[in-house]
Amino acid sequence: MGVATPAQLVNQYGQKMGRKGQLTRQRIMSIALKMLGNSSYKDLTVSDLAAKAKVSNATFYVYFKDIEDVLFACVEAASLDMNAMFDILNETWTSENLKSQLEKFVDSFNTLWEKHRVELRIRNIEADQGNARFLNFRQLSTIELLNRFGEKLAELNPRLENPEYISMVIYTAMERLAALNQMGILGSNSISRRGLDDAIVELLYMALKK
Amino acid sequence: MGVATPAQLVNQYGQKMGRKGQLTRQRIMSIALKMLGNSSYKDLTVSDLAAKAKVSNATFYVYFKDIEDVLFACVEAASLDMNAMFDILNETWTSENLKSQLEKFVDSFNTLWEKHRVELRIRNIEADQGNARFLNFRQLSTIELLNRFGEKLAELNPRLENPEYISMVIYTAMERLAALNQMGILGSNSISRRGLDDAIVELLYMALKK
Amino acid sequence: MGVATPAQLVNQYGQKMGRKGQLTRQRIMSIALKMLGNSSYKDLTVSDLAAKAKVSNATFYVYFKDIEDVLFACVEAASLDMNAMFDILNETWTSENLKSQLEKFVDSFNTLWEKHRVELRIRNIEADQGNARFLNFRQLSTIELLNRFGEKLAELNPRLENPEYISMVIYTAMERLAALNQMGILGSNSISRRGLDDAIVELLYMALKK
Amino acid sequence: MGVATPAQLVNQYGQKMGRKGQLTRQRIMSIALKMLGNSSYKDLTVSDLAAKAKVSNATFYVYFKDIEDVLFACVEAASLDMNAMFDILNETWTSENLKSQLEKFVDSFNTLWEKHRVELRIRNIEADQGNARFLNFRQLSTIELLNRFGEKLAELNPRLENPEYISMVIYTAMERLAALNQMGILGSNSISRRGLDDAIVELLYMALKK
DNA sequence: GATGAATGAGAATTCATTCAT
DNA sequence: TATGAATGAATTCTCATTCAT
Repeated sequence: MGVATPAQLVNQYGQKMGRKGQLTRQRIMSIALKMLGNSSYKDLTVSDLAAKAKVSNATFYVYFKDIEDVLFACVEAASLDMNAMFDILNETWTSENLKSQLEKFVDSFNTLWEKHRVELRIRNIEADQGNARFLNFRQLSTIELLNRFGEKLAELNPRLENPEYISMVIYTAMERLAALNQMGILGSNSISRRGLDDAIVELLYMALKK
Repeated sequence: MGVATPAQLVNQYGQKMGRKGQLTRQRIMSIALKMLGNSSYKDLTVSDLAAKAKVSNATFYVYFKDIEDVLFACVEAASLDMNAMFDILNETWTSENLKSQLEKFVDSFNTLWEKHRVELRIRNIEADQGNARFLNFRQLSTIELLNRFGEKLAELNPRLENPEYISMVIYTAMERLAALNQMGILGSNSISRRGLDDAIVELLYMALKK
Repeated sequence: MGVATPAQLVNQYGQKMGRKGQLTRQRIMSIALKMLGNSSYKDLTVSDLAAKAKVSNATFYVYFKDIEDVLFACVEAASLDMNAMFDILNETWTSENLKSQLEKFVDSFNTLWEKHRVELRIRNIEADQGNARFLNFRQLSTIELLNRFGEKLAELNPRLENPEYISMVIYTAMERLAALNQMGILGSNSISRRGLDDAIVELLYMALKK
Repeated sequence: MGVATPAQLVNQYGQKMGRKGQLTRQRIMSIALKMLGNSSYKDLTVSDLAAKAKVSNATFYVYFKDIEDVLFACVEAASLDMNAMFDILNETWTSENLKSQLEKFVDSFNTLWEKHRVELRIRNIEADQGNARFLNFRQLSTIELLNRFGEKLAELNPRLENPEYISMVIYTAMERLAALNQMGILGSNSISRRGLDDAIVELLYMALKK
């Protein structure tokens, strides 16, 4: 379920990594995320990152092949967390708690996106630009959840004609709105996040209620 | 209505452009689009573009300030076409033709995106990364259409609680799916474009029917 | 006859080279040769060469792909001169002037090697290490002369059993001794250049005289 | 006679080497030779060699000062074998067995070169580029053999005017042809190794026969 | 209107080498 | 005996950009 982060045991030169090495690798990753939180993605250079992580350029290359490599490692790590969404879908949904479960689903999704906004933005930008590694990874990390979501819709309203497509449309909207939200775009014109979430819940509710 | 492309009459040196100059400028723009169709966005450099457009680097700077400048010019030009969406919203929608109008709306949107896939992808990537010029331009080119769409929904079902939010959710899904579609992502796992469009129409139909 | 240097008309970016550009290219080449005259081959770096030629690193890359590229250009240019050897072979050799013609042949060869010692050393080092471009070029520039030399031997002594092999053995010795001579190796132990040349002439004379 | 390889008993830190240490040192040397057999000489780096020899970079420095140091060790080891040439010269050469002895001499030389092609190529490349250590070593390992060969020629044909020069010319050709042969250069244009060896024997025979 | 020529600046990348363990 | 970890110091290479013609 979801995609696991492989334990990284050797560095770029094939050496086994000890405790110290793993810490350094980790430090580089978190500094990278911090840097991407502020400035644009294009500005992230190896020199800059290495400097901010207090290691030499050469050390960077001990642990990563290039900038993309760090980013992918971050994205991989973040993806683990997304598995929490499955738990909600596996709970019991009844016509009584339908609305609140839908709200919970939407809220949890938003929360997770907020937590990993940087990684998920990177993942999408790269995948959208055709980067195969990220594209493939996104595919893998999304498809299971999407399937499970579609099943849930079918189960809740058996008369729904094409639940798997409805699930994808809604999921797409949720993700895109989460992404836009982070960029401070939504807040601009009197559009509230709350209202959008309600609209999603509403659309689903209309589709599922009997 | 929409955003107009200002007729570019002077080059970077403030000189009035004659026929030949405008052709050169135009050629650079179309080569840029062609190049972006294939490879990733990051690979587009001034030197590369100039070479492919068969002009010297120096000539590039006669017509554009930098790469972003060409891209923006392309995006601006593409945006004019999107105005066609208004025409459909301005037609008369009745309960009789509701479904077919919805289908028409979704189809037209997809067609326009297909036509300007490169420009719109660029616009979104840049805006998503926080580029103010593109962000602002996207805002401007989207908001009017979004408002008009929201009004239409309110008009069709006056009991709809938050039509402007519904319109945004649906619009967001439409756009994102159009973008993903271009990347050949959707076709992969037995998910058909047709099915997604139907799902969008279905969601709207459920929300609007009395 | 021999291998011609193609007139280099465009730079690495495909631009036509004007007078000034060609001079710059030429300057880089001659500085490279000067530098190789002194220090070892491995020490020649782009930065170093560019600095000594009073151009920026970037300018180097306008005219050459890399260090090997300059070297090859130098080798190509030098090779033209070697064609003078043909003239001597095309003269009339008789039993009367045989010895003096042999001496002239050997002397001329040495003189040309002395003149282009740097380029020819580079050519051989690269070819010997398996560099295809130089290997191929050496093949091309040697084979014709070798053939002509073999013919001459056959013509002078028709009873000679394998003139083409004799010519190659002698040519090989001549070249190698020329190369060693430049390195100041021969002079060391009471071995004189003169003596070696005489020995070559002597060997040929013994093989050719009736 | 020849140059002996000093038994290397201590490592770079002056510590006496035990069995395990000697094996490691040996392994690094043989991997180095293997690597040089394939790719070009310039590509051999400490990191690469250490990785391929399955030791850490640091371990490399336990046994060698730098890459040149390994190479020299290899060259030294190979050189011992070359002493076999003396044995042939010390046999009795008569006018009856002259031709077959000459053939044996040439053949043995080729065989030895083939066996140590990598080391001898390295030795010559380094020496040719002016590396004093290798230059000096080559001088030492060659001069004795060269002298002995010259004496033999003088002994066989006392009227030969400059036997020591003839010996050097022939030796030079032999070595160079052996080197070229290894590079697969000779085989290319219908030139057979056999023919060249015959030519060398022939030249010597013509010079020695009464 | 167009372009040869040149370059400053900086980013990526690689290597040999050291040292504490 | 062996090696994780780290790095200083080059070096290559590329790009946007300018300017005189």
